[in-house]
Amino acid sequence: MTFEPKPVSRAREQVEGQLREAILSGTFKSGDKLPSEVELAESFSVSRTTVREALRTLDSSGLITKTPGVAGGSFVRVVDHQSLGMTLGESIENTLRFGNIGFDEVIRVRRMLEIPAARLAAQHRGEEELEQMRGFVGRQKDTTVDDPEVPSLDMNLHMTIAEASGNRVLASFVNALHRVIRPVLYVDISPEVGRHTVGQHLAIVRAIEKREPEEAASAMEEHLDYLDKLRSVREAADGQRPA
Amino acid sequence: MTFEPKPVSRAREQVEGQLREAILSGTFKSGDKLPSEVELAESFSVSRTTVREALRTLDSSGLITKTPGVAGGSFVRVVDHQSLGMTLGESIENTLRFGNIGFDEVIRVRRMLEIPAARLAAQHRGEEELEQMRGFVGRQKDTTVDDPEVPSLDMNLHMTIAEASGNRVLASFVNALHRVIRPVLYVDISPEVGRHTVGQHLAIVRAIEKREPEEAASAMEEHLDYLDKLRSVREAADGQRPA
DNA sequence: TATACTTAACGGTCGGACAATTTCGCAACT
DNA sequence: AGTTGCGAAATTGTCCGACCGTTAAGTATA
Repeated sequence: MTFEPKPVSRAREQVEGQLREAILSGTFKSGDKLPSEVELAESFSVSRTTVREALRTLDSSGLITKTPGVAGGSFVRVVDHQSLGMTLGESIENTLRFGNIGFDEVIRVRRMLEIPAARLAAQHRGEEELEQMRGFVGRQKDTTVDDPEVPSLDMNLHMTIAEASGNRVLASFVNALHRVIRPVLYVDISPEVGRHTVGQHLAIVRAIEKREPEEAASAMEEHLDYLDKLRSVREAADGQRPA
Repeated sequence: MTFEPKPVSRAREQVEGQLREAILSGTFKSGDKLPSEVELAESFSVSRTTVREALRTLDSSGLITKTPGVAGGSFVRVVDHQSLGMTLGESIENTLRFGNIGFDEVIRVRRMLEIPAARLAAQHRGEEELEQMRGFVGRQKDTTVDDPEVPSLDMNLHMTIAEASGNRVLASFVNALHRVIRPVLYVDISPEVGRHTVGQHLAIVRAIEKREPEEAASAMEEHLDYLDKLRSVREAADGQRPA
């Protein structure tokens, strides 16, 4: 029998653990206000400093938010799939910037998720989401390629499609991936590329509108193929003429 | 021109931001030791309390680790795809436990990732990874269904396959999903289910061994189909006889 | 009515102190 | 020589008490 190691428990960790458990188990519900720092310090019989460190961790983990002022305090954050996407995106971004992961690996996973997402969107889409997609494509058609809005329009469209799939984990993942894709992909696009992109977006949305899953999937695949080709061409060019 | 809002910057955030940037930009490399809290406090001209809060956030974000003692301090953590999977898993687990996301949504995303992962593994696998897979399946064959090692053996096999895909983002995602799948899926499995599972695992590994991508993918699909069916049957039973 | 001022509650920051933990060197003992 | 025990030093962990900054709400004032 290998003797259990003894991970000693610092006070901060215990407070943090109990609060985290209380939040996750529903003792404190979404939007609820936790007791003030002094109250928590008293009930745990620790100093306010320790409580603050625990709360800081929970805040950083996205479980609570803290606001100053008389009506302020620590509030249980609504943990929906949107915020999940944000958190995931940050982590991925860190790992990417650390240089341990290549951008191409992100791209490949993107294909695995967004193509099924388009398929599912064609099956589960609601009228409201379809309306949003039409709006994004329409506005994209009216903007020029140097419009600063272009990246977020494109991302919004892809995000809406993922949302329309009805699978929120999928939507979160796509969201997270786009968070790291966006700054890289949209630099120096020509008007011709812009037209192509809009056309492909249009094809995807139309297929989703008609509720044709396979058509939507292949339209999305074609779109991603095009983007990948663009990227590899540009990377080759960057290789020849480095900064 | 809409006037820029004014998100005031607390001292803690500035310290945190500067340190985060310094770490991500490579000023402090993996494993490096950051200056001690007092030194940081002096160079930033803030109190040690503020520095500590910033460090706590970085620690919680997984960028650094802190150890007490004379040789202790804050060290830049190695951010590989393994730790990425851990971090992602935690976030997903939070969202799941919060009740905003259904387990079935996780399962569906799992299919989108693990089936391509098997396909890629058949193409990119190395001998070492293959050996690991054989080891896991072999040990699984020898254990009884009530062996506490069963869940981790299964998870290890799936993880190794994902790793062998050569795509570390993919591996991280699969890792994260398994972190939430494991506690749910492996309860009360019959000996017959155990045999079925081992057989399917064997089929997957054999296809990967032969470098047959499509065979590996369909074997994985069949395996996941089987698990899904099991789960739906059990859920129906639980519905009839609730706890 | 609308504006300016005061108040109160709460988190944010500060400074200093002490405790806990870990490493290292040195001495003592076997 | 090797082990054990002890003390010093460095660093994080915790505590305390005070004050600052922010905010909401109430109150007085024009």
